[in-house]
This record gives sequence, C-alpha cells and structure tokens, in this order.
Amino acid sequence: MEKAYQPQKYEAEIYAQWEKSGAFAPTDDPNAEPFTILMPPPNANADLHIGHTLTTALEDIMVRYARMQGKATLFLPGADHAGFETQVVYERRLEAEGKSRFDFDRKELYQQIWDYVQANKSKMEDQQRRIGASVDWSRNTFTMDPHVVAQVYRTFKQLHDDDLLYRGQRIVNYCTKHGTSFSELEVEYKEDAGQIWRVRYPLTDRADEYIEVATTRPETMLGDSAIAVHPNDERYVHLIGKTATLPLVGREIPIVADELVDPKFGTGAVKVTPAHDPNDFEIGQRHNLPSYQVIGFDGLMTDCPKPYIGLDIDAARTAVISDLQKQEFLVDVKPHQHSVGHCYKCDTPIQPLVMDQWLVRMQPLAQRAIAALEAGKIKIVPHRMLKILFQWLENIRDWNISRQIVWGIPIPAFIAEDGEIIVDIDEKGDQIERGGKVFQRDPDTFDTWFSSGQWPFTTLHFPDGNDFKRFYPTSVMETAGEIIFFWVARMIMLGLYVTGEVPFKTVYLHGLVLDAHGKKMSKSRGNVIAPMVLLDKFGADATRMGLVAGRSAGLNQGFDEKRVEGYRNFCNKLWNVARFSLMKLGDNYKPSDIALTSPADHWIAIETNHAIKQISDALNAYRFSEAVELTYHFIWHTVADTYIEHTKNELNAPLLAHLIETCLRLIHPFAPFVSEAIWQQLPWTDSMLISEHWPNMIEGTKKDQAKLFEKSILAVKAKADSEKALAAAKRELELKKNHQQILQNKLANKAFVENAPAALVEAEQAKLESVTMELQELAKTIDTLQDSSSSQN
RNA sequence: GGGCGAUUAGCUCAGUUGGCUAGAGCGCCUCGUUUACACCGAGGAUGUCGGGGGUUCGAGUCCCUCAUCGCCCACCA
Repeated sequence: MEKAYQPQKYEAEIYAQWEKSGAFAPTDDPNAEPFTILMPPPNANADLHIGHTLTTALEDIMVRYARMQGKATLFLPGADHAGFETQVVYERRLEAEGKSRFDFDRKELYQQIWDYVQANKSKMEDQQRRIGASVDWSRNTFTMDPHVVAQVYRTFKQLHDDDLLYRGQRIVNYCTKHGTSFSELEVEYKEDAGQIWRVRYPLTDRADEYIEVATTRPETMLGDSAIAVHPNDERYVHLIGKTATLPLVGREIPIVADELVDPKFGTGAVKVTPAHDPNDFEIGQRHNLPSYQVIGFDGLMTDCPKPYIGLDIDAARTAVISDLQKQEFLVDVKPHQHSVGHCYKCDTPIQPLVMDQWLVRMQPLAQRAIAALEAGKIKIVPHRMLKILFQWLENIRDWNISRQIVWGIPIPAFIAEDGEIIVDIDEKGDQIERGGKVFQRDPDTFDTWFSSGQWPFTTLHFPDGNDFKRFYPTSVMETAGEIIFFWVARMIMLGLYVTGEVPFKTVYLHGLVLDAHGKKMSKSRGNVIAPMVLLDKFGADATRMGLVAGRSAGLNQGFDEKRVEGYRNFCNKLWNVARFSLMKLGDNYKPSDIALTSPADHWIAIETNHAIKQISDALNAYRFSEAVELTYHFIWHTVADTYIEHTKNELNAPLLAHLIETCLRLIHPFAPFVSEAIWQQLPWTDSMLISEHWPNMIEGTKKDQAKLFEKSILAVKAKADSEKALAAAKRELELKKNHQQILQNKLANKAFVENAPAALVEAEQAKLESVTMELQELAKTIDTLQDSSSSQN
C-alpha cells in the first residue's frame, strides 16, 4: 500500500468491478424488504452541477446503507429530456454559431436536439459513475423511452376520458421571445417601478361626460371591450348598462358591473381587455364580451388602428400615451410600484395572451393529494415543507401542459378545421382521417413536468411490470426543495390519480448549494464550483462527504472547498489506519474469534457499539451530516488517535482486525471507494464491501473494565473531565434540592392544595416525586465521581 | 398583503423531547522527525448563543416583541 491514498488510482477500477459484479441490482430474495430510490432525472443538456452531486451523494448514502442492511435495494438512474430547458440551451448554441431555431424545420431541429441530448446523456452517466452512484444501469430510463411515452399518453387519455382535461381558448403566460406559453410556475414576478395612467373615456350618449379609468398598460386599451365598475359603487351605478366610446379606436364599449373591481383602487373603474389580462378575461367571460387581440405572439401590435400596427409594446405605449394626451383623454400619470411577470429564462416580460391550450383540472387531483398528506402517508423532511405543500395544493390552479416548442413529447391529439378534437394515443403520424374528416396533429408538446411528474410509475413499468409490483410505492424521494411544486407535488397528484397510491413514503428535500460566502452560484457571478474539478482534485469520497457534512435538510447553505480537503485528509487517515493495522497483523493474517481481554479492548468495544448505534440512528432519521461527522470522529479520534496508539503497546489482533472491518463498513455508504479499496486489500477478505452487511455490535463488553482504561491511559483527560463532571453534578444537586424545597413548600401550603385545581396539584406531586428520584440518582453519580477522582489522586 | 427560514467562536455550521460544564470542521497560537499518516501528532486561545421582555427551580432550546439578512406565495387594474 502506498503511503497516501490516491483516489485516481482506484476509483474507476472499483466502479467497474461493482458494475460488472451485479452488486447494483436488487437482490432476488423475495423475503428481503424492498428499498427504492428513483434518481431525479437530471436534464440531459449540460454537465452535472454541484446540486446533482449532492443529490447523488445523499441518495447513494441511503442506498448503500439499505443494501448493507440486506434490503432489496433499487436505485434507478435516468435522464430528463427537459423540453423547454433543453431547447433554450440548444438555441443558445445555435445563437453562438450565428443561427436560430427559425433556420430549421421542425423535424431537423428535433433531430439535432435529439443527437445533442444523447451525447450529453452518456456524458452525464459517466459523471454519475465517477461520483460512485450505485445505480442499476440495466434499468436506466430516459423520459422519451417508448414505455415512458406510452404511459404518459395513457395518462393523458385517462385524464381526457375522466373530463379532467380540457382544451380551449384560455389566457396563458406567453414569452414572446421563446414563442411558448408556460404554467404559472415558470413565471417570475418582480417588483417593477412602473407608472399608472388615468385616462378618460367619453360616454357615448353624452360626449361631454367622461368615465375615468386607471391603467398600468395603456397600450392594451386598443383592445378594450368594456369598462367595469363595482355593482355597489354609488359613483357609477347610474352608468351601468350605458356605453362609452373608446378613444383612439372609436369603438362603443359597455359599462358593466363586476364584483372583481375594487372601488378603492384607482378610479374605481377598470378598462377591460379580455385578450391581454387574466382578470379582464374572466370579466369578459362573465359578461360575454368580445376579445380583441392587439398584441401578437411575436410581441408586436396587431389588429388595431393602423399607426400602431407592427410597433413593439414599448413603442406602442409611447405612441398611445402621446395620442391620448394630444386628444385630451389623458388625465394624469403617477409612479406606481407593481409586480410584473417575467420569463424565468430570458427575463422578457410575460404577455398574457389567449390561445388554445390543454389544461388539467387540478382541484380534484389536489384534493386526493391533500387527503393523503393529511393521513400521513408521506413524511416530509424537513417537516415544515409540508405546510408549504398544503398551501399550494389548497390554492391550486389549472395546469397548462401545452408548450409551443419542438423539443418534447408530442401531444397525442388531433384537431379538425372545425375544432373537433380526437385523442388518439396510437397514431404516430401527423394526421388522421375519420369519417372523411381530416384531423391534424396538435403541433404542441407536453410540459416536461407532465412526463417527469409520472416518473415514479413510468420507470417501474406501471401497470404490469414486476418492478412496479415490487418497488412501488418507492421509499424515499430525495430532491431539491426548489422543485417541490414543479415536481414533488405533481408526482404525488399524478401518482395517486394513476396508481391509486402515493408514489413515495418519504420526501427528503435538500437546499441550494451556495458558494463559500453564502451567495448563490451563477455563471454571471463566476462563482460556480464544478463538481468534476473537485472529483479530480480530491477524489469522489472526499467530495461526497465534504458536500454532505455541515448541511441540513431544506436549507440553502454555503459550501467551501476546504471542507472537501478536510475529508480528503480523512480518507488518507483511514488508509493509514489500515496500513498500520495490516503491518501489525501481517500479510497472511486470518481472523479468529474476538475476545475482549484488556481494559482498552472493553473501552473500544463500548465506543464502537456506541458509534454504530449513533450512526445508524442518524441515518434512520435522515441526519446525514451528523452521520458523516460521527463516523469521521469515531474513526479519527476514537480509533486512530486512541486505540491504534494503544495497540503500539498491547495488541489484540482479532479485535484490531474486527475494528478495521467495522470502520470500513461504517464509512462505506459515505466513502465507498476508499473503503472498498482497503477492504479488498485485507488478506482475509475475498468479498466486495458493497455487498457486505452493516456492522454488528461487539458482545461481552464490561463497563468497569472500560473505565479502568479511561483512568489509566486517559488519566489526564479523564481526570479533567471527571472533575468537571463532578462540579456540574454538584451544581445540579443544589438546583434540584432547591426545586424540591419549593415543591415541598407548595404542597405543604393548605391554601394551595385546597384551592388549586386537582390536576395541578397532582402534577406538582408528580414533579416532586420525579425530582426526588433524580436527586437520588444524582447523589449516586456524585459518589462514583468522587471515588474515581480520589483514586486518581 | 400573507407565510417561511436564518441570526451560536475569525469563517461555515451542529446543538433531536428545556438540564450546556455551549460543540465540530476550517483558520489561528505553542510544541513535536515517536512502530501508519505532515493529507500528521500533542496541547492551547477565542462565544453577555441578534436586541428586549416573559414562562420555569433551570432557556441557545418554549412564548411574546423588535431588528437585520434571505426565500416563497398572492388576479394591487
């Protein structure tokens, strides 16, 4: 063995061994309890980033721990085609080459992106291997695999048949740069320092009278089809049912009454533009108003008086305001802070536009999710996220699943000239003929989250697959807290809807990995840490542990490379512990039964048992950071600094060998490579550590013996500690006595006993009893502490 | 407008049901070539646990309040 552990020398080879041996596949043993983690499929359009590394590390820790406990453990890898995201990435590449999506027809563009994604996907898979992901590659799934698409289509059909799906003219969030609509989740609202204009519209029958409206988007007035006021607003009641004339356009528009109008805001009268505002769209529907689209899908003015046609929105606004002013319709303008939706990718202001989209009625689906969560069928770590989930589900809106982009799963619907729709999930072509009528395929593709929302059962081959029967519902869904609505909530809803069962029993959410100063990593800031660089520099084990340590569920926390360096040093420590032990044991050592002979043996045995218990407890409770830190501390300080040092004077070979084994077993979920590398160099092992069992407790320990070791070998420390402990115990004794006295006085007080509620008196009595007992315990402790410190003197 | 989180050693963070004598890693200081490891060892310093109030025998831990930073949600024309 080399003096220092060199990760590069072992990692690739060890991973290949694992993969080849079949150790990643779940055991066939029908009695083994199943344990399943589905990897959240990374977007197949870029290298893995540090967040993926954290995800994989956490999942692999759970998976390896479960596997070592003898569970039938399935860790299923995959990749997401990531429709819109990938198309954006690809368009940026095209842009760099001076091209754009408009230079290719749909089929060409699709094929190019397909090739790009395939190349990226296999690169990502190699990166997962480097992190040590013990995934079952034979089950590797891509969201565009035929069996996935087939299930996505069946779900679409089922929603359609159950009337949970509708297509129709709806106002949607549209990015004019990317040319697609979004769900409400993709819209980023920002506070803009805008302006609010007051504009007066003349009444039609009395041209000298006006009704004033307030607007933050004057250019949309060209598409107004009404003015709305609150039905009880005394200022306007007399005008309801009358009409006004729309300035600049000359259209006669009705004044309607609608509860949505807040009389306290602005002038109390609202211009209604059903084609360009979600509230106005609603009002329009209620009052049967016509809808005039004056902003086109390209973001330019259209279908309005000539001077404005073709202007972009800002130019149109300027022109409209100037014309209103000239014609004396503008009353005033004031600064106005309001929130405006932007495209989360390119920051273009989102246009609410009316178009034909597929929407899912979410309320019924959300209701079932809420019921399941209320029944405690899914545990959420950290727990507070549950509340956030409820809040969102309770206020859920219908989900627009149509995207006007090429890259994605085509929607299996066909539309005739007259608007008749057929859902056909078997037809592969672009058109269908039924009864002499031609139906063209809907050119849109699905929102990526519609397919990834079905990940838990598509990957397992619902409904008939053996994997589905064995591994669904899955055990833990570990993913970023950021995507709780996008993904987690939708998986729960769709899982319940399609399979009737929740998709997972536990959700573990991690936070963002921020830079060392707690700032968000971003390319523009230049503070991005590439995981592959860490892997090269420090090895996979150190990277995994360095990422996991010091991180708690759901919190965005900083990350410092120094931490990885620390764990690199730790791997080396472990390596040297093994090297030294093997030197002591000899190259041909064969273990025999362990016997605890010296006080040191009892001491280390107790410490080891304690560590096993604590580390297991931490892992069971999803406290990964604590688990890795406990293991670090146990191996470095308890084993290396103390017991190994002791073996230089007194050697218990079977125990030392057992101890090395235990260390390797304990650290394996966190540091799989170095532990496996060492394991295979132990002269008495011929197995692979990955398939070994979690460590067992050492039997026959004696506390008094262990104490002897503490006294003799650790005399200095133990003395200091026990003196401290003695002082603390004495202090506590005084406090307890005091408490006891207070309680006794209270209960001796007749007025209190007779007047206070019975329950309170009983509680006080119970307290007194327990305090009395604690006092006895404390007295004993003080005795023993006094003995030990006097015997040292 | 509603909600959530953070605030503990120079830095990054632990601290589970109130018992803490407040910890870890990194950094810092002193010493050290001893049967593995300098990616090391032995030892050391550093905290009115954001401010204020309260409950309690006892509060970093529970309650109220304020402050700062960060995040999420909401149809403010």
